[in-house]
Amino acid sequence: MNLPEEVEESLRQRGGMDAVRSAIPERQDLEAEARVFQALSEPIRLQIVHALSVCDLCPCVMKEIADLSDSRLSYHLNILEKAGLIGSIPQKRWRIYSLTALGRAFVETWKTEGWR
Amino acid sequence: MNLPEEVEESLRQRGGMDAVRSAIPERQDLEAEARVFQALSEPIRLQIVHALSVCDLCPCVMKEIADLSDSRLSYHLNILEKAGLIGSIPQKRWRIYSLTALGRAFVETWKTEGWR
DNA sequence: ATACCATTACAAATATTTTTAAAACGAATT
DNA sequence: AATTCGTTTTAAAAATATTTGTAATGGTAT
Repeated sequence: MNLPEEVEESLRQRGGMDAVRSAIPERQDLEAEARVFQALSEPIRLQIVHALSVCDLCPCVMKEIADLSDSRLSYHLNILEKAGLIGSIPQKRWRIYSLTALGRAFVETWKTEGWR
Repeated sequence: MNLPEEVEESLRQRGGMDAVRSAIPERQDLEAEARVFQALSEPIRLQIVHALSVCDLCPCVMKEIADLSDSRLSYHLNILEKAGLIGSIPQKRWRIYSLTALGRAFVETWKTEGWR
């Protein structure tokens, strides 16, 4: 392979292609990582996560706040739940959603790091 | 609105719906946040970011490592660049990609926090 | 000119999101 | 114990968006 000297140089210093290869996680781990980011890749779902960072909520409240149809909200809640960012328990007629430890970690991190 | 006592109670304690509303970032900020996560939502792009965390690289190296066609790689590089996670400069015949501060922050964070 | 490295264009293939309608389910009412 | 009401989920098709593959294009060095 043919590549610029600068790259060749620093690549060698850090252990070559093998070093790069071993810095890349396993396929399965990459997919798990991607799934979490995918869940956070929609403004609507970020709204939900931010809202839940204040207080556990039932869909009816989120619906009001985010101005969504029931089924649309439910669809997005489901995606967040499958990704392990939120959890829920039934409570009488309602269902109460809350952040998981993972979900909370995300909110904290981006609040403190201000990624952007 | 009608909601379970528990939620009503803790919601009131934290400042009610208004507190929730003000915890949700502006539309524009949500979109920017979402764009970053969206960029990280594909295993291929995570591979690229991980690779670049070792060393600045030209597409020809990444292509080799990730086993991608030129155009496919280019497509994904472009998405990462637009999201502000990577940057690039032309170098002779090549182009050299590197992580931005934002990109680096992500790699660091998930290496140390081990989100999953 | 030609070869090399990479990007762009555009249509096809996939995947995600939205909408609409129907169903599930617990609680209250008859 | 059936019916109805309120809350949420599910199903399925339609609308959108993303990703891929193929071919064409753009620069730069030889």
